[in-house]
Amino acid sequence: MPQLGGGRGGGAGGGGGGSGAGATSGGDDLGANDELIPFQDEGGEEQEPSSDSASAQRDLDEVKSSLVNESENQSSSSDSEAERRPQPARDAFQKPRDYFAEVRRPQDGAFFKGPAYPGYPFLMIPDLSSPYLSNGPLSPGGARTYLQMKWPLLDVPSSATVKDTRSPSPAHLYGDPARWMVPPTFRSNKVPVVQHPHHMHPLTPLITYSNDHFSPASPPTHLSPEIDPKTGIPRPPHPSELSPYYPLSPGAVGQIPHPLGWLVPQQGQPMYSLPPGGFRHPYPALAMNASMSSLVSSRFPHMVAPAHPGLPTSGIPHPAIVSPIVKQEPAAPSLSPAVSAKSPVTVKKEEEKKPHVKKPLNAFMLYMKEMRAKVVAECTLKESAAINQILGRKWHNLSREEQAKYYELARKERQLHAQLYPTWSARDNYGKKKKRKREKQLSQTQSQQQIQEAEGALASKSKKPCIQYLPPEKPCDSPASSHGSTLDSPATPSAALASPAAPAATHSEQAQPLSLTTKPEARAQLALHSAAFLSAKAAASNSSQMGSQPPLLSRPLPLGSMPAALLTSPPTFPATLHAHQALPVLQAQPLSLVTKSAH
DNA sequence: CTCCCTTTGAAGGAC
DNA sequence: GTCCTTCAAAGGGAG
Repeated sequence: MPQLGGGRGGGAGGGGGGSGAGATSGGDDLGANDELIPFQDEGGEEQEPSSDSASAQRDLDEVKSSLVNESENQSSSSDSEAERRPQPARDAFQKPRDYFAEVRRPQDGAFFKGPAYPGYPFLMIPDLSSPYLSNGPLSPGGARTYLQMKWPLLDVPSSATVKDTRSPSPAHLYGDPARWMVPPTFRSNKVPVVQHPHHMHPLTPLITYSNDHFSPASPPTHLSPEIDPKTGIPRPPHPSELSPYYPLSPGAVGQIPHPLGWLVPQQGQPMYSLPPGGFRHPYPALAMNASMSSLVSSRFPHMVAPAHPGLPTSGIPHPAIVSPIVKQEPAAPSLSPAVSAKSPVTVKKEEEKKPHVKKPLNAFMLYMKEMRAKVVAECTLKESAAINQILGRKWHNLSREEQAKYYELARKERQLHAQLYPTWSARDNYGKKKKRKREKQLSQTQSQQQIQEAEGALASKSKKPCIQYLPPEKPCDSPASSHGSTLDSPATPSAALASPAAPAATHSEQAQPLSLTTKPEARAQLALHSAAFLSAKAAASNSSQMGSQPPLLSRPLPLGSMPAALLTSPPTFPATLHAHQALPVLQAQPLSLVTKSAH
C-alpha cells in the first residue's frame, strides 16, 4: 500500500524528510531565497559570455567535430566530419567537453539563455489518450502534451498534495492562488491545443502526449508552415504531417486564433481523463479538493457531464494507463503473496485486465521530453544514451528557476497521478520491465572488487582506474546517497554552489565519468586520448601546486557555463588523479560501474 | 525481436 | 534514517 499521505501534503517537507533529503526536501526548498544565491552566480555566467566562457566556447568549438567523428566513427570509420573540418589538436579531456559543445554551440540563443518559456508555470495537457498510456489503443506513442502558460491548469495547492511533498516548489513560489487562476481568455474553447513532437514551439517547454485519435486537427500556426492566405488559419495538416500528438477534439478544427491560442487548453478537454469508473474516489481523503473539483466541473465538464461530442464517450484512460493489450511480461510468481497464490493463468488474466499505470514523469524526464528533440536536432548524435548524457549536463546547467519549472510540473503530475490512481504504487510496475540490472550490477560489483584487488596488486595503468579516479574520501556515490555529502565537500566548489533544493545539481560535481559511448571502439579511442592527457598532465606537473591543472583544465571556466563533469573531472581532479591512472578510460566506464564501485 | 545503454528523480523496501 | 533497487522516456546499437 503506497503511502497516501494526506499528511505529507503542505510541503512541510515532512514526510519525505530526512532521507532522500537531498532529492526530496531539497525539492521543496527549491525556491528558497537564500538558496537562490548560488544559482544566481551560475545563471549569470550562463547568460552572458564572459571572456572565460568565450574561451571555453572556443575550445568547445574546436573540439566539437571530434566528438561527432568519434560518434560516427563507431559505425563509419571513414566518412567523418574530420575529413571536412580541420581537426584541432585535442587531448583526452576534450571529448567529453566536445560532447557538450555539440549541443551548446547552436543553442546560444536557446539552451542556456534560459528557457524560452517565460510564462511559467506549465500547463500539462495530456492527450485524450494519456501520457502514461504507452501502447494503449488511444496512445500508441505514449507521448504527452505539456503546454506551458502563465496559469496552470490545475490548482492543486501544496496542502492538497497527495503523496508528494518533495517537490522543490515552495508554496511561496507557487502558492499564490491568483497565479493559478485561468483567465477567461484562456477558458475559451476556440483554441486548439496542438503539439507536434518535432516542431516544438519555443514557448512549448514540454511535449507531448500522444494521440492519434484526434489527429484531424489544425496545428497551431507556428507548427504549420502553411497558412491559408485567405483566412489566416493554418491549413489542416497533411496526413503525412499528422502526428499522434494532436490532442484536439475534432470540434477544434479550424478554430483558432488566440496569440497563444495553441497553448490554451480547450474547454472540455481533460488534463487527465477519468480513471475507469469515473472520478468517484475510493479514498475520501484523496477526493478532489475544492480546486480540483472546481477544475473538473468548470474546465472538464465532460468529466461530470455528458462528454464532448468529439470526445470518446467512455472514460478516457489516464496517461499512465497502459492498455491491457500491451504486451507485458509474465508476472513474477513472487510479486505478491496474493498473486503468487493464484494460478499462472489467473495471474495472467488479471494482468491483462489490469491496466498498466506508468509512473509519472519526474522533473528530469519532463525536461528530457522537452529538450530531446532540440538536442537531437542540434547535433548529429542519435543515440538516446548519448543524448541523455547531454541532457543530463544541460539539466545541471539549468538555473534554479528553470529547474523549478520542471519540478513543479512533475509535482503536479504526481499529484494528479495520485488523485487518479490512489492505489497505484510504483511497486506495481516492478518486474514489468526487463530486469537484468540487478544481475548486471551484481556482476559489476564483483568485477569492481576484482579490479580493486587486481589494482592493489598490480597498480597497473592498464587496469580500469575508475575507483582511484573518484575522490578518495568522496567516492562517486549513488544519486540517492550523494546529495548531502557532496555539499560538505570542500573539494568540490561547484558542488558547494549546489543547494539541497536542487538535488540534481550535486550529481555532476561528483567524479562522475562521462561515458560518451559504450562502444569498444570509442573506448579504445578514449584510451588513446588518455595518453595525450597523461602527457599534458606531465607537462602540467611542472607546477608543484596541486591546484595546477593540465592545459585544458587550467583555464577556469565558469562553473555555470561548463559542468564540472564536462571538464572531465571535478575541480580538484588534478589533485586526486595519479599519473598512472588513465582517466579517459575511466570516463568511458558506465556510471553504474563507477557508482557501484563505491559500494 | 528483445534488451542495453544513459540520464535524474521518485518511490518503496530492506536494514 | 540510510541505502539500494526499480522504473519512468527515448532510440540507436547489439545480440
